[in-house]
Amino acid sequence: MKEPIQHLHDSVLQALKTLALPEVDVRFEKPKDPSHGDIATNVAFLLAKLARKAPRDIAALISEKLSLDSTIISSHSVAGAGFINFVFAPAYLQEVGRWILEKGAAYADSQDLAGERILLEFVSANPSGPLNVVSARAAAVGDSLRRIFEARGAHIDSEYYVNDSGNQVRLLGESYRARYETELGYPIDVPAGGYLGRYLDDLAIDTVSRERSIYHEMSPDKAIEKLGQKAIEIYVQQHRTTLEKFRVPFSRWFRESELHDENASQAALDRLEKAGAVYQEDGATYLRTEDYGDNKNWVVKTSDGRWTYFLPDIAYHVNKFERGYNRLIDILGPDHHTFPLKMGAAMRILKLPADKLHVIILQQVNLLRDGVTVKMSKRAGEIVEMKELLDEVGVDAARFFFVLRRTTTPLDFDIELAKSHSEENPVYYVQYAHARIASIFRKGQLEPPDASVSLEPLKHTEELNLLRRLRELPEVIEEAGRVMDPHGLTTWLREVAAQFHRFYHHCRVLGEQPDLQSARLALCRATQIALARGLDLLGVSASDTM
RNA sequence: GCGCCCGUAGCUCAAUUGGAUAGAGCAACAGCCUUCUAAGCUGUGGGUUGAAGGUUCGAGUCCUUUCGGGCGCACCA
Repeated sequence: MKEPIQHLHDSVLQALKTLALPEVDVRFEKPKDPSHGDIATNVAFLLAKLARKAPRDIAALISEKLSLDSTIISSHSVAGAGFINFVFAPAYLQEVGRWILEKGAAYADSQDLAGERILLEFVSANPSGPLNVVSARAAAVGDSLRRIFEARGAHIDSEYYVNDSGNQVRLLGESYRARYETELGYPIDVPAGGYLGRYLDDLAIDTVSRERSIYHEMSPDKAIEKLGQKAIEIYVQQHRTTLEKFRVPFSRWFRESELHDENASQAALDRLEKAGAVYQEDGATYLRTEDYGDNKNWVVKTSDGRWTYFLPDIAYHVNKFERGYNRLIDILGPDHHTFPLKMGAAMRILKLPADKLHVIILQQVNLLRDGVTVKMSKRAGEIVEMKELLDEVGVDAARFFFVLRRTTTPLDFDIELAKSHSEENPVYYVQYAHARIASIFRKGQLEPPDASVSLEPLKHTEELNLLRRLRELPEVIEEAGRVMDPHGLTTWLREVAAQFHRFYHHCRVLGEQPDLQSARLALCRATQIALARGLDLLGVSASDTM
């Protein structure tokens, strides 16, 4: 397909040459105000100083010398203080439509990240209870990013790190055993700091009815270990089921215990020591992350000889690099904001490419119901579990809402709004546009057109504006990957939907002259493809009826 | 006290590496269904981008200070 930016770039450089102006880094951007055109360049501003002339005069000179392909650019002009604005030719926009029909859903895909091997880690919630809504946001963002990177040609794996060893597993086993023994009729208190959730009660009841007293007959230590592992397996399975329902599959569920089997944490510690980056203080072992840009040093081994979570984490990230990934992305909750600095420091100490580790700190989720904050209290019986949230609002609405804001911004999730089938709900607004298109084909009893249809009759402003929007998807995907945030897709989807609804009201499809009807049907089909693809990148379905 | 994030219309939010007159939706008001789904469309009003400096031809965007809000500050994970 014709590439306007490349064409414009070449033309401007040629004009600079003709005018004996110095070559500069010519950039193009989309003007904020559509009345300024489709593409603009600020090249005159860059040259103003060098050429000692007013930007506007330089722009006029360049503009005059431009030789442009009229099937791509229909007009150009100098505006403002020195911008040169360009307007796409209808022929080019029609070509965009034809391109979409020819390529189908993959029209916006690229290979610009071909060769990249990315490991994306997200959710990684401790398997000590059900998934909550913060994990749900991480799941939506992470899986959308996975789809986006795939569309750009990268090889990307998603991974869930299962914390199946260490203190909290022991504590989980103890809490579980206490419930179990109590249920059996030998009351034991849950240990201090233990897990109190009701879900553990249910688990204990279930265990008694299925396995009777077998854990009672073991030694307490053995029972604690067995029950701890059992609880973890149950929760891991539960998380997997919930996430699959959320359309979030993982390439791998990586167990922390795998690292311990290979003695990876000790190996990492040895390497850190060898690098001269650790020291002892008050019996504890510290890592000198401060020397590598962090603002404090962190303990990797406590004075009673246990590793802190930081050390296995380091070993885990070493392991990721060793598996051949050249880019790591971690999505973590807001309470982990110290992680990027300290893990970055650890990677640098180990001479690993710290700049290839990208950490997304996802801000919190405020759950609302009709504008009122839902207390995150399990006792109150309010929704806090991801599973319940999905049951109440549905997968489509949940996935869309969780990526509606930038990852750096706290997210208000209004349950009633997500459920409402009203004009306020952006999910339905977008899905409605898709369904309306399907309805046109149903009503006309027509098969969707293919790329052989002539789009030349498309001249109406609303038709061309719709094609302009469809053209943007590759850039939107590229941008989402670059900033590692899917939220830009939601903005684009809403704009495409809005433009389609506008087109729908201004331009009739069925019953027009045959050539125009065919062209408009083709435009509808292209829009449908684009909407479905955009939604699919967010894991949201596009149905033919509402 | 230290660290991270945020502050844009009454409300919820956009604004791509700094670009032109800061845009949508909701809410308010006025219109559009015998014609492809009104879950839609058209129009009107609404702003000192928290504040003050600085850099720049140009700042919502970058820097400094400051005010306000959220979260986190363990030899827990």
